[in-house]
Amino acid sequence: MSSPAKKHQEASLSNFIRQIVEADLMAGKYAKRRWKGKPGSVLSLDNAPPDPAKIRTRFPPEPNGYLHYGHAKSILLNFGLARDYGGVCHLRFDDTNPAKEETEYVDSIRDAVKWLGFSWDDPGGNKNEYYASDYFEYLYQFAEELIRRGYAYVDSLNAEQMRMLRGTLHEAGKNSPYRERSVEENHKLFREMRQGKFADGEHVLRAKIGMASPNINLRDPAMYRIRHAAHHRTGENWCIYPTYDWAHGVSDALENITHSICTLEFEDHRPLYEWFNERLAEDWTGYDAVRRPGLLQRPLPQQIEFARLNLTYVVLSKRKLIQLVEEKHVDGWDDPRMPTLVGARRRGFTPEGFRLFAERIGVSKADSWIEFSILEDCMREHLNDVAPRRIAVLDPVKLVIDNYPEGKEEECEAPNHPQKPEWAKRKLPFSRELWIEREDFMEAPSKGYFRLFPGNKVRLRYGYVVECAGCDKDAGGRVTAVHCKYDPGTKSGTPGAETVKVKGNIHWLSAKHSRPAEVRLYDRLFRVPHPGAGDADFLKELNPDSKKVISAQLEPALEEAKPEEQFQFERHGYFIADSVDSGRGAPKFNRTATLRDSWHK
RNA sequence: UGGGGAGUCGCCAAGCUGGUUAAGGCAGCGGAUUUUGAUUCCGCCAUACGAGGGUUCGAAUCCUUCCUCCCCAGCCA
Repeated sequence: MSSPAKKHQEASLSNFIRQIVEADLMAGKYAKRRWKGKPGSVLSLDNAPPDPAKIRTRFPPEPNGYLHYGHAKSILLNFGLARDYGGVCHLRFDDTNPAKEETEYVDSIRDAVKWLGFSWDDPGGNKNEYYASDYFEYLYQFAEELIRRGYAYVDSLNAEQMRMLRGTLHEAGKNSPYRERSVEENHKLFREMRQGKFADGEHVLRAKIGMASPNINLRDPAMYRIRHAAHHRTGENWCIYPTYDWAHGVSDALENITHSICTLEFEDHRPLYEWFNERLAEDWTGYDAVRRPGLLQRPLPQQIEFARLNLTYVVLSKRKLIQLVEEKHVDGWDDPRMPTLVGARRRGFTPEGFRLFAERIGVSKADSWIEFSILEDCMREHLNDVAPRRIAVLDPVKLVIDNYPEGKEEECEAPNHPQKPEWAKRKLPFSRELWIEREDFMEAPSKGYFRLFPGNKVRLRYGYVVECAGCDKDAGGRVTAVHCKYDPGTKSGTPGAETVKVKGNIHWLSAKHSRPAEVRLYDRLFRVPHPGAGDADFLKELNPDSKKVISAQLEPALEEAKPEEQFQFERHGYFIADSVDSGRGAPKFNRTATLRDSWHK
């Protein structure tokens, strides 16, 4: 790699999170942490060896839906940081709400992370796949400890009453009448909550912080709510479930997470994140004068927030994605037009492309909108390098070579990649009647057009130079066939082939040898850069032409394409054999992206 | 109007412990190569860092006032 290129690559890698990590590493901030091979409180760490991971990050999805482009940014960030700094990234399912989570999503999330090229196994053999629900017992015990220390209480207000007392953005809240219950009573009620003695919503465990805090998240936030519901992993074992704020920081601490990276909307929660962990980590001397040690290992994990991904012409909000699927505006979660990772995969987007994308867009705290074309460009860049070239005629019209003998056939040779001669060539049959693109002929050419029009010469790519003689039309004036004469001395690869210079160069397929196949042409799902912005109904901004199903003509070699095999159809773009609908020997193709086109636009 | 954040080229984004001409990418514009109007390559592309004051020999970087945008009042995450 040349030095300027290398230099800019290094520079582009710099971001504020990497700076924090590097500073922490330099200072040896986390060097003394112990790790016994699995998550746990400080009590089980006494004889544990030092943590071999220099840093620990985590990707913490809630298993309540499919991952999308935005999650890809987070995955690349968290796993990338761990990879680059000698650390480990955990896959943690944030499953604290039994009503919304399902095992089906757990599997799909695992697949997506693997597909992007990451593993959560560490060199020491630990799997590092964790669940917030694994910590329910810890969380319960810790909550009892906070009650003991006077930091939590059971409130018996209902949700409505709690909201009334919470105050507003401008006014302080008021204390609940239950705020001063005794430690004993809190313990008793909390245990009874766990035992299932109460109905949903009857009580809630709250942190005792302060109803006058200017930060609303600190106004005695809920830690536990009663939910008589089956959990996808713990089944009926629990009827009280911890909230995100209570569970998340504790989970991070138990897992030795050093850098807990989340999105900007959690900035307001950071004081709470730190409050819980700090309370748990500090030593405490009770009324019995017995000094009890902190429960969490220091240094505590630090939460760092970055701006979530916004992409033009794309919606990423879960609510909107669900609506698109449920109201059948798309063909399911894995519709190639969906911004889900399963959709991306079916579309032909690649992990390498996403990696390029993540590098290119960077990480910062500025709310920004990335142009969708950047994502497409990244996919093109990777695909250009790895996709073999093939010929497909998407909108076929006949080209008849009037002076080519009827019944004659010969072979032409086409390279599988123009910049990679080592990929060799393949044979392309040639005959008198060919398919060419309808748009490669114009009876009355527009300015600058240099393809087929009467009197003009073009090269049939990898074949002969032909001169256009005219066309046949039906009663409606539609062109039914184009006629031409070929020059026998101009066959590609033969001596003298270059004597006739032409500007136009079009692809073609022998009509007798090609096969029709279904090809889906996908385009952006929305017609506007910011769907749903302002008062707009995002559904009214759907692009009616986001999917076109056509019957195209394909070259023979394409018949053997296996599901998920990717190609560049020359002069058109990148296509992938559909993983769901392709039959044996009968692939159907999805267009991943077009080629750049400096002529049409 | 409370609290928390953010504003550097059309889109991203370095730089922000003050120091010659403000990285880089994408887009755009020129040109070269090219049997993909693709790719590749070369060149151009912010006297300017939301605005105004101030400190300083010197500020995108420090201070100050103001403006704009985003987030927060779930027993969601």
